[in-house]
Amino acid sequence: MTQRIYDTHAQAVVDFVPQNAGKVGLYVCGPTVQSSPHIGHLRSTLVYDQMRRWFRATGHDVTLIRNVTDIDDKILANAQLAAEAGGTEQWWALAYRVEREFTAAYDALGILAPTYEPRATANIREMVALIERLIERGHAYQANDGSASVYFDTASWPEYGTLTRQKRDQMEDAADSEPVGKRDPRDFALWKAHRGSEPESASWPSPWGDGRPGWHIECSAMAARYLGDAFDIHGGGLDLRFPHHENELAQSTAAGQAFAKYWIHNGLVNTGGQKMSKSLGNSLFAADLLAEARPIVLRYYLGAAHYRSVLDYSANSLSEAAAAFDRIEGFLARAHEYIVGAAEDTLAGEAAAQLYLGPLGGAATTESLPAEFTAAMLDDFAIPQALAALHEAVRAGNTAIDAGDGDALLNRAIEVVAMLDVLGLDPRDSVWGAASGDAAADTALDALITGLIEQRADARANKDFATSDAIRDRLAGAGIILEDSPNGTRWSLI
RNA sequence: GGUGGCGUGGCCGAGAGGCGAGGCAGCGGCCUGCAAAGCCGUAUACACGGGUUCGAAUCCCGUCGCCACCUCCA
Repeated sequence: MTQRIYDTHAQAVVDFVPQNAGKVGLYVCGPTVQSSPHIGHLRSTLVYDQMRRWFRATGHDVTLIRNVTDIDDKILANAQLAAEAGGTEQWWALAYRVEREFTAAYDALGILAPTYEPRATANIREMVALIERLIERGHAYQANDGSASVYFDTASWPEYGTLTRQKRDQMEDAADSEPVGKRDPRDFALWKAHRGSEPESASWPSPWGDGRPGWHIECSAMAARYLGDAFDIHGGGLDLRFPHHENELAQSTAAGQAFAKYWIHNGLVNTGGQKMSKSLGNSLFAADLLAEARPIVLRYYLGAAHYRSVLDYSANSLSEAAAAFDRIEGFLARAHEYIVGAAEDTLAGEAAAQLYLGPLGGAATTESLPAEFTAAMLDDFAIPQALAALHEAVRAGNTAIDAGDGDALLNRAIEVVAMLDVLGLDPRDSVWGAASGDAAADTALDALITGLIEQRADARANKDFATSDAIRDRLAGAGIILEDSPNGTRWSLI
């Protein structure tokens, strides 16, 4: 069984063959840390986390590099705006503060830290070396206005435009592309000359004079530094295909590097059928979403659609995702109760329960996964079909509980736990934290509720249903749900 | 002007020539003292018009509508 992936360069689903068997080198464009993370950033990062976890489950050693672009026009502009409004935050402080917001949002969603997270400002030397090589090879030139700026010479690179299938002579000139020492408006900056209006701290020396890197060069330099001149997969949001990825590809290949073998682009997030943008005022920020739904539900929601499709967020998206996810959690709770209960009879059973019902912490392998799930994931990470396999296992597991078939239940529970592990969605995993985080309070609450459950059981035994229902209603009013089963009554918070 | 994509049931969301993925909501039933949860059952779905085919949501042609990118974007 080979992994299939959709390569946006080839525009086709192709066999994924890593350049080194058993290893995957994955470079993902991380954020430009100019303002707070929004739902689109979360989705994009989550998509590559899902792929990374799947590669791990299939026995690959994954090196995931996700950069932080911490020097850029927008960062300087935002810091300048803040300064004009009376703020004192330096551009580098702004970038770092925003970077920490991103990290916090990623952590909240259970996104694994990348293998390394290089910052653009720590790789200036590599960028300068790359630019020098491009000049040597005749694919870049210093601005003809005498400034320190250096541009990529698009006319010198016949392959320019192949990633997005655009012909250079049919590209629109940028509306704002006042050629500042450019030979052609389509040429793009590799190095931007320092301007007096910009802080000295945003300037680095170079053979052409002081300045700072252009937008695209950092990814070319960092990908090569950490993954090598040739690596497996380059990923990022669909909106980055052009110009960012087209320019990265041009720079790196014109410099003589093989660069990425496969290109992956994730779909964007719309709200109400519209593109999200600041000017429309419909941005969905990570912090707001995380306040509205449990992080694991947000992860389920953002990860449930196919990574290449547009995800359209609407007001009840999260509550629907919560309902779907509750079903999975409910099964885990019932399965755990049943297996632990049954395990009291046999030591082997107890061992099995311990072994299979705890969270796996990323250790799941394909051996524990249903064939449908594996087949779906191998087919270009078809998570919607994989989730169908998950729900089917939940359904079959519930049936086994109803039928009192412990063996069948255990088999299904093993599958469910493994699938949740691969998807990063096991609610019992420590990354999601305890329900309240206060063990003493939890114990006290459990003691109180257990007492009330016993009172209710006595009332029910005496057929005093007015009393039993009053107890249930009171608990419900406090956000506590009771569920009766043949083995007793279980409580849970809403 | 160029490039790419989308239109599937009340909603979300897969599929890409032949048994109607899955979830949410709804309806009927089982279970329950009643519930909840769970299980079982339940749908004249594929934008429109032609065409190809034994067979089309799927392929082809056309039409309509929507979206993205074309040097700020995840």
